[in-house]
Amino acid sequence: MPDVTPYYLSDPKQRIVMHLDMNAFFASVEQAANPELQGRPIAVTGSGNRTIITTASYEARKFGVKTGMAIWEAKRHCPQLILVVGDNRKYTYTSSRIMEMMQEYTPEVEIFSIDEAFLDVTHSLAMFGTPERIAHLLKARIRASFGITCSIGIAPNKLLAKLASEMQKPDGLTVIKPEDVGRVMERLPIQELCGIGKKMQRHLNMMSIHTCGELGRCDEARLTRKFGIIGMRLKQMGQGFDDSPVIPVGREDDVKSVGHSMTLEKDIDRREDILRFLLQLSEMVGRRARRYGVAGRTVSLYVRYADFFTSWGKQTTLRNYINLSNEIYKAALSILDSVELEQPIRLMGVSISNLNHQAQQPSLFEEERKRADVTKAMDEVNERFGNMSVTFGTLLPDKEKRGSFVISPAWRPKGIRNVDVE
DNA sequence: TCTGGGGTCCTAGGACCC
DNA sequence: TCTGGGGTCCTAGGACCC
Repeated sequence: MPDVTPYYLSDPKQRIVMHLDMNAFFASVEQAANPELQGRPIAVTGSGNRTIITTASYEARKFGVKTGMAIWEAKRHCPQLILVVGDNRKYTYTSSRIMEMMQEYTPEVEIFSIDEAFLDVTHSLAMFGTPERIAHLLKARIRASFGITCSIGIAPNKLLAKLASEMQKPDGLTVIKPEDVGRVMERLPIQELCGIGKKMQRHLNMMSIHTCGELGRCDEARLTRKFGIIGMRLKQMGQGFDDSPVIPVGREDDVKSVGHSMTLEKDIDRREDILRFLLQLSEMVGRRARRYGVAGRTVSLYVRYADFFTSWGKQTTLRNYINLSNEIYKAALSILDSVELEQPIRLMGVSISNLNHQAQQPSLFEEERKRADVTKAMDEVNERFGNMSVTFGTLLPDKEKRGSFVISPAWRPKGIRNVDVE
């Protein structure tokens, strides 16, 4: 009698994890919204003259256009490339709808980025049948509702599900069954695994480890000597083992830091300009922190010089938790003034960390309370009328020519990590 | 006309305390 | 006078992800 038990029911402890990756998400959304862009090489960029390619359509990828390329470089690969300045709200909206759709199949949906999610569908099979059926339903609904495709991987854990979703693009569906794991990993190049980047690949290659099979068989002590605590984890990854849970919406860890950085349209070296820029960044960070009721004790300043390659970051930790723009500015300025600037500034970033998530109560001291009230009123006006409609006087002249905003796939559709300005 | 912006985690070394 | 080891907090920097 042949064993007819489906792979996903053969072991009661077996999880069934799905990874869903929207194909060329930003570019696909733009193509779906504008028929003239369909079937053509397009790329979504930020605004401004120093922006980069955020997402290239598959038609553009054929020419070698890649995420992160400078515009001129992308144009060199593909002269007929159509550039589209990205519109966050469109992507955030679409992403949120899709994430909601996924939650109809399981409450265990982890939002990994604006265009990726993990689903633990182990307990959804009684209702929906097989994991493949859930995948087909999702793909069909996403295509019908938004005119875009996604690739889905199904596997016993997150590491393998993510790997599987990468295997067929665009519009793929790949299943890695538990009994196939060994065969799949044997010849798989280590750099295909999420978590092994360029440097780690180089280190492992120098140890004559090129495939996951080799990594999984490597002596654990050898890996631990070289890489410390993650040596153990590396071996497990090579074996395709991963017990990290799918962390559903609402049960994520608290955010650890909040920051903004911006490349300027033109390098600046006048102190007046630098301070105005610093205040702008502090205001952006402060406002986001206040909106989400967090305050931080550590303020960090990051500066990249005109030559692009030289940069530094410094931080300072205060006695109190702060989230007022002025206080963030003051701390950032004290860092700036502890440094002798060597070149004009290309990029600056401000962030707060060491966060306290119990929203800071307004101070009992009259003066501070008043300042907090003014801040709150400003925030409310800004919420209603858009970013920077009311702000510190010194910022006004710069309102029109701020740095180049680049939309980032790492943004979350909801919550504090959503950097949307409205 | 060069090359974005949002994060997380880990390590090393120093200061300081018991 | 000399010896020590553990712990925490902090800064700096690097690797990695989308």
